[in-house]
Amino acid sequence: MNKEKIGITVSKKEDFSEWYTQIVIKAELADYAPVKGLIVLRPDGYSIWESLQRTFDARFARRGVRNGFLPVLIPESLLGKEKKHFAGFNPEVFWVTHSGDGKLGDRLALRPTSETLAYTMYSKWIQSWRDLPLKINFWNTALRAEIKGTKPFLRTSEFLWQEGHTVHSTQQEAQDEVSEILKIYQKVVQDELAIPVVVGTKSEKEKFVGAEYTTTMESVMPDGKALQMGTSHFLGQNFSKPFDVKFSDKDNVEHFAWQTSWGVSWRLVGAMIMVHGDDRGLVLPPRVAPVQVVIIPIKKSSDASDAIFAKVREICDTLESQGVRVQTDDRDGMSPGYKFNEWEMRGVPIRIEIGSKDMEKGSVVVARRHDGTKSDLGFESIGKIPGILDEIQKEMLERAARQAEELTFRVSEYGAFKERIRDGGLVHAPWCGRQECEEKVKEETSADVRVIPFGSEDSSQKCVYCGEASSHVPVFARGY
RNA sequence: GGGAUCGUGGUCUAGCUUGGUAGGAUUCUGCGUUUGGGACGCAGCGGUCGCGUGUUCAAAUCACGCCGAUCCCA
Repeated sequence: MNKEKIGITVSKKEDFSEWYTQIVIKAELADYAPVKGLIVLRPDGYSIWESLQRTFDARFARRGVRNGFLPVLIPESLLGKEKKHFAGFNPEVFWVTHSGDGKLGDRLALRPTSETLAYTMYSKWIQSWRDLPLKINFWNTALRAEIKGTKPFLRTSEFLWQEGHTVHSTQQEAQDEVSEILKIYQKVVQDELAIPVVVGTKSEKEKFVGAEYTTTMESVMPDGKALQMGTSHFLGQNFSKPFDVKFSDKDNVEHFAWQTSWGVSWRLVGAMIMVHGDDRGLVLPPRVAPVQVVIIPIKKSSDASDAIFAKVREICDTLESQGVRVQTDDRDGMSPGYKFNEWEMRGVPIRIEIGSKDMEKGSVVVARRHDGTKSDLGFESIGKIPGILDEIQKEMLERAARQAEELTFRVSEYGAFKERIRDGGLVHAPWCGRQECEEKVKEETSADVRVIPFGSEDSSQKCVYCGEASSHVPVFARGY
């Protein structure tokens, strides 16, 4: 048996891109669809997304956000109402031009994002300050034509996401919303996916088209590239004016409303795969793992295997009663080794092995996916499993934070900067704040200003490109 | 945007140069033996050779177009 043929055939270190694709396909998270740029989510992949959905929904709800649903088609006339916004998205918009054989009068866009549609509706629904704040979140997909090579979860022409759209009577309240949502994003990504992020604002060049400013969270992937993990935009009145989102205030004067929009996508799933996976396959953080514990009975024909199965049943019941997502693998005709490898490929955080040796000792073998360790756990201590899952979750975040730290650098001199960017990683470097320098850097190194971290104002240094006084120390990196 | 490579049962692949019976491994199904890190025997199932057009008596093989994937350069 050639084990290389069955599992992941390349190492994460040697060929990161191929490694990533193999994990996605072989761990059965997703598969390529018959149309370029599109993928199909399989149950394990969708389950992770559902888990994130549940967590986000609970947190959004605490801020008074409710869910709604918007259609997928947007008439061109609406999409074009905010000029900059339209210009920004136009190159990647899919257009519906026909129904049957008949040509449509107005082209319809498959939504690249829903601001224009949502705010058309909002202007109908909002009249008074009493209607505000209005906070609706939409779980849907967005479509943006991706010409480049498809990467499941990272570069696809249709992606699952949520887009929140809120309307406020004051600028301050809207800005608070923007920052509170970003905090939720950061918390969920760290707590659920065990991925550390850098939060801050986008540069003028990189901000959402149509926004006053964009706040963002960025993470560094093990190949040294940065990945945008989520954004929260302050739209000011840029949309409320063209879309006529107005309200009468307490003094009966009509005002344009202040708006926000924010979103995270299934890119988060891609980040999770990249950050935690290893050469054996996927490594899932327990909190989002579809199966948290797999029990593998190891029987011998000579054994009293009835006793083993009774024990397995008992352990299973105990774990289920504690809310652990547990599955027993009692498939016949497969060696334990085969099963071990298969469940490791799928990333299940804990494997419990139980055979005749364990029955004699009165314990089970607990194998932890994230660090590969095995230890015995007495039958009477099965109740500790939820605690172990928490521990694993915590260790995964710590390890990811160490990884990120190793890929984070500070430089101030351009020669060193170019070298550093070439080798990959997040590079903190002083910047004068001028778009001209940002563009030059992009041109010469292909690195973007990924995020200007909160609190990174610094006028004491010199711009890494032009040498004039710095305004901030942003994070530069090549990105996905 | 420019260039290159590739597409053969579910998966990996041989065959293509020189046109003529699609071959292997693995997976899968059944039966039996097995089971502590990718077990074994026997018997089976599974392929319009990515799609289309053309050349030909004959196309997986040659030509052209399209679709899809991968890599490199801008």
